[in-house]
Amino acid sequence: MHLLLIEDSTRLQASIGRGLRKAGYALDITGDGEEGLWLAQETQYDTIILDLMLPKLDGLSLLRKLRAAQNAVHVLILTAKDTVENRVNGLQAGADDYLIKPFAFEELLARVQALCRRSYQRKNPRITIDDLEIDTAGRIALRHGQPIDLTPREFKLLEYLALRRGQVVSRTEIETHIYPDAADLMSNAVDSAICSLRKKITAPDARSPIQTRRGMGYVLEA
Amino acid sequence: MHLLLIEDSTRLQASIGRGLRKAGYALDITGDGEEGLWLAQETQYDTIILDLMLPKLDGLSLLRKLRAAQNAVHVLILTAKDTVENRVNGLQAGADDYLIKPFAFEELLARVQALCRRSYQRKNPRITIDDLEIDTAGRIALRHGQPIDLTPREFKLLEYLALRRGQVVSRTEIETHIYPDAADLMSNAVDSAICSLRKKITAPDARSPIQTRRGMGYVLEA
DNA sequence: CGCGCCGTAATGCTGGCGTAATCTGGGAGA
DNA sequence: TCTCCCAGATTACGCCAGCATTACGGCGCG
Repeated sequence: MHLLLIEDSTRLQASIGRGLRKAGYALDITGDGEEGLWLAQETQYDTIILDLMLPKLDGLSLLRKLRAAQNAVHVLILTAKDTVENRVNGLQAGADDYLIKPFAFEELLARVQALCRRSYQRKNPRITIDDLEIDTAGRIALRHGQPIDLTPREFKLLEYLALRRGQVVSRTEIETHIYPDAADLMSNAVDSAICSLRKKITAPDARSPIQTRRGMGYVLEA
Repeated sequence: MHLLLIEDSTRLQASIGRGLRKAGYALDITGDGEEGLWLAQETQYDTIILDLMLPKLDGLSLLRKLRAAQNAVHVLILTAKDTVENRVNGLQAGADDYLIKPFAFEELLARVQALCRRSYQRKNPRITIDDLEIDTAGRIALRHGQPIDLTPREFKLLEYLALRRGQVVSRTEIETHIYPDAADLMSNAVDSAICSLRKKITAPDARSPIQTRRGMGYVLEA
């Protein structure tokens, strides 16, 4: 866990710094808003602890610049000015949390821990196979980052094959997973779907990533 | 945005409820911890506002059960007990934010907004897409800096699509996030809303930034 | 009381998809 | 090695679900 503390009071720098390092965090410290912004943009921190009263560049402006640059790092604001407007401003500028001076170090620690935990919570359910990406949440497939226009059924089929990539998937399995009603299909709907899917996901002059296992089913290459 | 308020004081229920609904949130309310837990597990809320003092099941236990069940919904705790231990306990039980009674409604609103943005990993309250700007804090949309006259529902819809831009959003998801009562809509209200929103945000002779994914839902271009 | 937001209904159209018919190729047996 | 046969590939087609759009009416708010 890599933290950045932007705080101009040397006393707070010392006490917070000691506590956080003792708690096992890697910590960078600066007392200067401009340097803080620069560090924040250069390094991928897990959480930034930001005092609002700073020389050169104040905390709120720093935060706004950071957010304007699409930086989504977690920011915990420290401030002595405990007014509603200030808190509302801070949160609307894109802060994740807010702590009012004076505070107990334990509370700072608890909040920092909560923010850091959050960093690693969300992972995107994305499957990559060669030049093919499948975003199961966004329900979209990409080749070389370019979206492929798949119909709902084609996407469902691709998703299912991708989830079982490297395994042979039988027609029956595909049927039951892709077609809601258990009624058997009277035709080669699966073949047909495979065919159209192949055409869409196969690069020109390339072997299709969907291979046929005669008499068994299909495999999506791992 | 779909919120849940778990609060036993009917006065607070009324005032918070009115404010949040006015701010454009779809809101469910319960005064009972057990029912709250049930609702929280049944529905996918964006944020839950949780009072700690509750009949049947207290807030901290509710929160712990929720987290034990791997539910990562954002939770904002309300409490009258302002001690460091309490705050630390709340955060360690898995709360995302903390508000001490009495509080100004604006502050609650700002925190709820921040948490909802966070649900979609957007720290910046302003979202820009081509010539379109969406100010989620100011609840206004602009094209080329010119304000677009959107009705509350249209804005809610646009905001939700913008928070999930690049992803396919299904009708059902839109329904539950935009329409307060979980009752299914008997008609094409969503289509209708999309249609009117499209007309307003699409520049003349331009392709609409809201694309249809037949059988899946809608996407706002990234 | 009037205005405007919004849910509902009706209608026409488009594109997805299942079906069927036809083509292709590979494997096994002689 | 040749040939037959069948599994799978591909193409064509028609039906209808799902969507866009417009119009209307109810209801809430000022």
